[in-house]
Amino acid sequence: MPLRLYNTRTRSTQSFVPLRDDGVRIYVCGLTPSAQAHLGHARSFIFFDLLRRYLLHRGYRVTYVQNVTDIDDRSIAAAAETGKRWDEVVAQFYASFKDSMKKLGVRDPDVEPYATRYVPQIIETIASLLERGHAYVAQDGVYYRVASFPSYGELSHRRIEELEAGARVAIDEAKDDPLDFALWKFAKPGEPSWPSPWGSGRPGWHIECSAMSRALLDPEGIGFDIHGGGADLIFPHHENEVAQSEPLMERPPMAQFWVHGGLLLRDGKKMSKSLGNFEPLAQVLDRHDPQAVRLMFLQTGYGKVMNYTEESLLAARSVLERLKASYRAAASARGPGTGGALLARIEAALDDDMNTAVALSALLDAKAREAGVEELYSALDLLGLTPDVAWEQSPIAALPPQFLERVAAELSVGPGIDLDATKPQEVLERLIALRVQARARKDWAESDRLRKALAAGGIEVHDDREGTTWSVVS
RNA sequence: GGCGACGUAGCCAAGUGGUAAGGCAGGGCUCUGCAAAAGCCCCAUUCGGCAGUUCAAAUCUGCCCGUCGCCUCCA
Repeated sequence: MPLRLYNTRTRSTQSFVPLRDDGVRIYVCGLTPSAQAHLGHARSFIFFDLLRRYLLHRGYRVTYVQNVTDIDDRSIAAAAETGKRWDEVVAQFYASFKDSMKKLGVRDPDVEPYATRYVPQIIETIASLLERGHAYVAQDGVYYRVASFPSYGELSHRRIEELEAGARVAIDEAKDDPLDFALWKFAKPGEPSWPSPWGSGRPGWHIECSAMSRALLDPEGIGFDIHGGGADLIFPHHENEVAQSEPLMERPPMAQFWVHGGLLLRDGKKMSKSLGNFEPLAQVLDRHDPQAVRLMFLQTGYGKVMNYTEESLLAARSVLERLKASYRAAASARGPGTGGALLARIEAALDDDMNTAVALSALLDAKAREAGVEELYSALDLLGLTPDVAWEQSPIAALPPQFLERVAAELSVGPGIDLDATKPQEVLERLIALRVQARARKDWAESDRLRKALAAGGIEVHDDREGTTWSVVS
């Protein structure tokens, strides 16, 4: 069965077939690091990470490009506010963003091009547009002439006349038409700038994506497979990209599929940098398990508007615990497995326009654990919820820092263990063994003392019918 | 004003013509030295409202109500 994806441009779900034989090419509009990233960014990039994982899972080679808009009005403004250089501001916010992505299981893009490193390609693109009559030089910059591109509005399904009629398009004296947009902005005194044939300045917001996607994914000018981003980018950003790119192509369209992630609302209201009603992503990830955050997003269709509250975050944590319990059960059961039935269910769900909610329900099915650890692992990994040592609670690498010190502090008299000369994992195993013995002889005082000591070291002990297990307290 | 999305149990959410997935919360049972968890079971005669099409509708059509988004920086 083919993967079916919703295409914004056609407003329909279509079968995905790569344009070229040598793999799938994806361009996703990345971050403008002029402020802290928020959960809405996380939702979007988690989805495109998932799409990429699934294409790889299906055996495609995938080239995934995600740009970094490192120069724009806001990074200049942020620099002015903080007294730092604009590129320092960008570096700082981007590093924090990358750190959050890593925690969320979002893998690094294959290429992360910075706008300012592609200025020659950008200038070349603008020059071509000028040559072909799609652009003009004005007093304060170079502008794209929207009227020169007849299919303008096709992606976002807007008509030029309607846009013209909209009272909210700012009137700018320098432009020939209110709909025209900047390709190149001449620098005002003190602003960072790059030389160009028309005057020193900086790229307009949209042009970098046209120049960089062409340079990195489509040198032939026949388009690439998937262009992604948040739904708020459909207009004007992606519409403008199309207008810039397609007149210069051998064979439009720019992208076979335009895939957009639904926006995330916080307590019923849109989050955005300009509204400022968001909590920084890094802060959310300090309070909540990043895997629970990822899981929360998997419960809702990627393209839908989604509202989140503190409660939904907490509910996701419970779901994660269930998954872990299921995984543990599978790990200890060593059953024959179901021979791929679980993965097949998940693949079928993802084939249906990446229906993660249904995929997840397969994983939460009581029968899921019968699939066996290996298949369960693959399924979880496919969704980016890769089980780590803490899921299995056996291996040792997950022992909290200062485990030994804390246990030693609690256990003032060592019960036949040399805490100083022993590895943490050996101490742990030893203490667990001692406690099992204590329980066997119904020495509840000793048993509880050991439980308490282990708890101090960050280890929670569970006794059940099968015996004693432990887990790292997160 | 133009364009669009959504409205399914207390909450989140899948399903888009064939008779309501899944999760959270809640309730019951089993297990249990403690502590904690786990397992099993129950939990919408009904899908914002009203008409209509159909043998059959949460799913299609029309109208109405409500919430949100885009049209300006935005993932």
